[in-house]
Amino acid sequence: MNLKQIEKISKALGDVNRLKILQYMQQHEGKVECTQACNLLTLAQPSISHHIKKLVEADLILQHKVGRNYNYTINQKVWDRYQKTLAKL
Amino acid sequence: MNLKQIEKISKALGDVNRLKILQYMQQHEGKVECTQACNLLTLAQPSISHHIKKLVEADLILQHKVGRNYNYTINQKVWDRYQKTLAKL
DNA sequence: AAAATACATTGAAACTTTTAAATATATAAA
DNA sequence: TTTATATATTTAAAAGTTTCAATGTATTTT
Repeated sequence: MNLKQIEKISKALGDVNRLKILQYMQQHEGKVECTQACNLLTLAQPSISHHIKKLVEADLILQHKVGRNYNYTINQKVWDRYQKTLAKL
Repeated sequence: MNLKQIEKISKALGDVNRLKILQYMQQHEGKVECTQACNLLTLAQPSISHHIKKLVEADLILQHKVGRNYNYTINQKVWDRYQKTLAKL
């Protein structure tokens, strides 16, 4: 993983709201739905959508459409690689 | 380590210039001087100073004055705790 | 004591991020 | 097929970040 990827992921982690979403996911089998995140964070729905998008763009979480819902799951491979790359920085 | 601290450190890591400074430090016994960083990054001196300050404020590096120079060293304790906290997020 | 060196701080312009209101789209339920 | 639900996108304002020129300060050298 190169420095530009590390930068992008670190930026995605640089917001408490996004950290809370990730934390919620880790406590719920790596999954979350947007509505759950809306309850978790006192933010308007478009803001949640924006934060989730940042996590998706950083490749930290993956998006799956299920009916009219979206499910998001942690991209464990990228998450692990990020941590390993940091450890060896 | 709480989410606010994780946020602050992640933000500090969310910039390629600061990552390069840290990388340089890791490759040089955890140390760097400002002038070395100036050669490493094609940025003006006040910009380097700004980036180093962000790393100091995140408690990722420590500042020691030695004569008219400053030496910066990685705060290994915080660096390790950050990584451990992320792993258990 | 004057000049040089190493770094910090201030101030301002350019750019990016965060937030939410308004709107759009896709799917499910009635 | 109309209505409700779940989420995304657009737009715009407010706040934060990055960069550098100019300047300041402390220390060392001459």
